[in-house]
Amino acid sequence: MPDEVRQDAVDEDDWADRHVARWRDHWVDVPFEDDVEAIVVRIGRLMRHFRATTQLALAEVGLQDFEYETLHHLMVRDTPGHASPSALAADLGISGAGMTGRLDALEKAGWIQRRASVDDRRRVDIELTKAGAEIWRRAIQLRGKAEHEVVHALDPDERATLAGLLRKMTLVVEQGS
Amino acid sequence: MPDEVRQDAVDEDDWADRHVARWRDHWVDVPFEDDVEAIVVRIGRLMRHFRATTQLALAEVGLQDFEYETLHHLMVRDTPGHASPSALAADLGISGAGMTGRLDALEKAGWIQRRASVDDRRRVDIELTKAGAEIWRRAIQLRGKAEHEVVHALDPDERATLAGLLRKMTLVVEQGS
DNA sequence: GCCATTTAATTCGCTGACGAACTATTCGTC
DNA sequence: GACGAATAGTTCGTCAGCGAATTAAATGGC
Repeated sequence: MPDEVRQDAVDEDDWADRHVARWRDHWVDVPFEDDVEAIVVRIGRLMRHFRATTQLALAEVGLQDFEYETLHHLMVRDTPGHASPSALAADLGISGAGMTGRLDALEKAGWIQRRASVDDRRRVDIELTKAGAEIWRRAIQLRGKAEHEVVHALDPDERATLAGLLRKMTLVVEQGS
Repeated sequence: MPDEVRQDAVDEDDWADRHVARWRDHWVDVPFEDDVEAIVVRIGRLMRHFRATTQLALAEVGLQDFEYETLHHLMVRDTPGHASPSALAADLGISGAGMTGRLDALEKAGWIQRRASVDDRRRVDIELTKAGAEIWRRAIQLRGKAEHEVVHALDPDERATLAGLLRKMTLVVEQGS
């Protein structure tokens, strides 16, 4: 087997492989499934990469991480561009206090607007402004590029397979509630 | 097709599927590859779940998230139980200042010890204590259970396939440096 | 119809992390 | 072998997020 042609065929080790090997050498006594560990570690590393590239993209359009994340969740829900603070906080997985802080920042920047509800005056409706929608759109396009680059390491068939396998796991996560 | 038997065969939609469908309905004008988006979103959701369950596990052994993460990286490197603050900070992807803060907390708790290097007196060696190793071991066992549960939604063949597909992507990430 | 309970959002004090400035030590070169 | 640049770690001021307490409004008994 010639050495220069193996490129794609063999696929050298990644960080996770080295991690698992290291672990097995040093920590034999800790119970440990290497295939599970390798998968979880890879997911973690990919996520870390996505976070990092997202942040680069955001810096380019002049948006902080938490601002983008909030705008994004606001757009992506079933009532795009509208939500109550508490519902949005639940989506984002942050506390109510944190939500108030984010909304303060976003409102000051002009990306969203708080609007008092008329029928229930405890409630507040968050509304994305035009400027907010615009900057979100620019951010998401940049972000998409980085994701495309990584995921297109796989061909369409492989992507479909991966998506299916991941779905099996997310379903477990979502049903175990 | 009887309704109770379809269980595994059909595999209902997960959050990512609904997300993609919603997106296509509402935001046709935003350029968008659904297979990429679904994969990235699922990875994000899995990661989120792992983080949440890890935190539950840590609460049980009485360790904070950042404490565990630091101990873990300290154990998992090629010199297990030993590192310099800056090397560890790089592994963890946090700042030097943040590292100092974490080490202060860990040292006060008795999980690690700072040890001044003799040959280069700028350097500090971080050393895991016995107590630190012990609590890390307990934490990692609990954490492993939650990961096992999710990943074992797949059979061994599927796990191998998944690991391979993920590796293709992590390699892109790691090489693009 | 009034009072206790629940619900929505905000304020407050604290904490972990960051970037920038700082201190101490070593390296490099002249 | 001395002085400027580089390197390791810490200190300092700031910020986002959290949990707990707070304010305000709606709901549910009786």
